[in-house]
Amino acid sequence: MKNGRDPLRTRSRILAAATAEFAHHGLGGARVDRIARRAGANKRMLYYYFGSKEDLFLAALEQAYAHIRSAEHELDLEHRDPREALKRLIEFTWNYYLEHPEFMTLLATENLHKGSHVHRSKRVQRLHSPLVDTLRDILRRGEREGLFRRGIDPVQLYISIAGEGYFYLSNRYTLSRIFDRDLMAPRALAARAGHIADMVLNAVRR
Amino acid sequence: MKNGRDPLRTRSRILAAATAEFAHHGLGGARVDRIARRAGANKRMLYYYFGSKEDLFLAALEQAYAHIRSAEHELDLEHRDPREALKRLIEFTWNYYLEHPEFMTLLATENLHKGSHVHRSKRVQRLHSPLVDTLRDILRRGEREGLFRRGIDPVQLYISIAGEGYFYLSNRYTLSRIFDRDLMAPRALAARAGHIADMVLNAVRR
Amino acid sequence: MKNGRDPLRTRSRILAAATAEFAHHGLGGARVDRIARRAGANKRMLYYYFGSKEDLFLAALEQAYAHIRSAEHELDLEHRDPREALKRLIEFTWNYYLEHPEFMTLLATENLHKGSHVHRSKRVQRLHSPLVDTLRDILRRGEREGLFRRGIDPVQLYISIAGEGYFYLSNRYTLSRIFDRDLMAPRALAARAGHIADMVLNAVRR
Amino acid sequence: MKNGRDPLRTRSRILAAATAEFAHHGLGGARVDRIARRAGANKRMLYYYFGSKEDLFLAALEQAYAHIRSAEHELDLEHRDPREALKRLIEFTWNYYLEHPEFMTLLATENLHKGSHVHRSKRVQRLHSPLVDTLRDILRRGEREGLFRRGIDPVQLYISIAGEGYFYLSNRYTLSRIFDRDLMAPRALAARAGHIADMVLNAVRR
DNA sequence: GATGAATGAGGGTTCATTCAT
DNA sequence: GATGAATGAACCCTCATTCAT
Repeated sequence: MKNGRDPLRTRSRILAAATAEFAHHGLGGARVDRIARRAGANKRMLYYYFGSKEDLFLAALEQAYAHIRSAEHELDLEHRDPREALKRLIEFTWNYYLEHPEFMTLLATENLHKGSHVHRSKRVQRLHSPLVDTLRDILRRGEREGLFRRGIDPVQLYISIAGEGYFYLSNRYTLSRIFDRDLMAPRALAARAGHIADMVLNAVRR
Repeated sequence: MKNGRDPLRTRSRILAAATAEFAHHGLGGARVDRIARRAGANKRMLYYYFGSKEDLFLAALEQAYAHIRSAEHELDLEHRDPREALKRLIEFTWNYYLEHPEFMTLLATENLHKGSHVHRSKRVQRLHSPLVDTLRDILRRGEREGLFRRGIDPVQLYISIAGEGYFYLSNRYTLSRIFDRDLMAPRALAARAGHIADMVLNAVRR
Repeated sequence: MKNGRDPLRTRSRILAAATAEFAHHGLGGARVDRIARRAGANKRMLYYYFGSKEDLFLAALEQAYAHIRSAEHELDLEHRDPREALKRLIEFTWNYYLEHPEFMTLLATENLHKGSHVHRSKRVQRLHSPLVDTLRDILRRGEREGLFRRGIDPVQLYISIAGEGYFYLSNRYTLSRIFDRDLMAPRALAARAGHIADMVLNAVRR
Repeated sequence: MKNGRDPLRTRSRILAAATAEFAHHGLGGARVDRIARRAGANKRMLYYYFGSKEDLFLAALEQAYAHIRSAEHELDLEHRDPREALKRLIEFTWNYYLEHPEFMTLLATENLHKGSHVHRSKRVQRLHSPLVDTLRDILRRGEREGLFRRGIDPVQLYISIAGEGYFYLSNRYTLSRIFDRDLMAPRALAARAGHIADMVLNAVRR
């Protein structure tokens, strides 16, 4: 019966294969042939479903965003005390990057291309994180309770939390070489996780 | 008289052109023809001086590292009081990324390629930052003076300082889209600079 | 309707064109563009079917071997008297070289490359001539009938028969120059054919 | 003092390097850079002394011919008895090919190029072998003494003697593969030498 | 929906050769 | 006589994409 005749599965297999390929090789380095082969599909199908290599890249990126947004959504930060909620977000963010390196690669690739794909995506914009609202709320509650400093911008803070992990993980190859340390050793990873939590929680305290 | 007969200048023009091209297009997207044209040189010269496109990329990367290392060296942090020294480093790092976006792009590209070029570079290893020693000294002095918390790893701190700026700037295209803000507006840049200083200085205080 | 949509014919046209090109220009001198043009095919197809220029060369070589082996097979030497069989083989070999100069050129080219292509070909090995068995049988029967000398190695004899023609024909350009004779004149060719038969048949007689 | 300033030695070093390079890689595969490097000379010198790569090839070929002709000359076949003289020539020819594989390669290369270089060489023609005369004399003496058959053409015989060794040695890579024998093993070489002598001497006997 | 065959525009790289000193 | 730097024309190969079935 072969692979065919299940359009949805074919489409989704192509998308998964594309995500892996783009994550490993970037946009320019990705090979359409390889994606098709990995997906067990014909190359033509890729164009049938997605139009072009670039559109396929956008689809992969959109799916990646949707995935992290949905995971964040399940964190349920609204009903926890401010410090606990912040800590939870910090840990989640670190772990997400750690477990989804392909997400970082897609981001890096897209930004190397000056965001030209997300630029024309309406979906990415719609996914716009309600997390900022949640974070704003956490900060406000923390301020009120006298735990946090005043005047912290939730967007800036979110970028800081992400940046602490992203830079370490996405640039691990050059950093490992420069600092002559294996940044991915279990002990090193635990140390970084601890450092990030220390940094952010100390930084916001009053 | 044409371009020729000044080997050092020819070589350096090629390297400059390559840096620009790699920064704008990544490794895969860079075009050897374009580099040669921009350098006002013959395509063959590129191979004469650098051997291959990849070796040329490595040369550009090495030069970029040498440049930031040398700029850091001139900061003269050793003779300043701990808080002042730290602040100076934070500002320098932010400004360096801001003024040398090509450095970030080269880094991102190299890491997309799993550090395969720095991996075989002895020069990059030799450039290994004495900054870490300086930072360690700053932290120690701050501890002794009762200004800073104990137990902060200088490498982790350096990565934090860098990461705060790097993530914001290198991922500005996707972040601008997601948060629907122009992250490169002068006011936004100033705000980020302030935020980073606040974060780091607050994070290390006792 | 263009050329397309007959994969077998396309493949075989490419192989024929490649054989001609390699025969005329050697491996290094052969031009992929020219092969494609002669085959009335797109250059890309050559890689689609054969992988690389070198693999294409090997395919051409294998086909050439298959062809001579199959022609030898049809000689039906087993049921003839020893002298007649030997004479027939001598004539066949000379005529084959004469009529298939491309075979000699392919051989010379391959040996100039130290046999690196046949080295990795399993097919060539499988084609291993059953002719040697036939020749051994002819020699044995000739011995028994008191016609031939004892102790002649069929492989050595086969190489002698081939060498007598090959050297004359494959080196005809330099030989013609050195001896100041047109070695390809009909009369010269006939003389050589006669000489070879005389040589070999006299050499084996008792 | 470097290499320079001894024109004759420079020229001769280039020629030696070229012979080795052409012998190993053929005309198309030979690299001008490699020849210059091997000769310890500047690439420009090669053009200064020889004009072009092709002219250099011709010079190498001419030198190779001059060398074998001069070696043949020293055989002193004129004053030996016919059988002995013939045997001596057979052995010499085999050994010369065996010890000067580069000569065979140059020949093969030149013939692959349809003799276009010797074609315009006056020197090669002048080197025209007096060996043919010697061989004619040997045959005549052998006939008179009742040892040899009548009507053997010395040129044809010379080509036979050469061909018996040349085909075996120059095509040793493909032959080894086809017959699944190591044709260059000492024992195999000795066997071939014996076979050739047997063949030729038996072939000419009355 | 799905397939294998076909396309043409470059991609990086190499080459023999020549120029300026 | 000798050198390193420079040239431009190709060369092999690859790629995203589309056609015919």
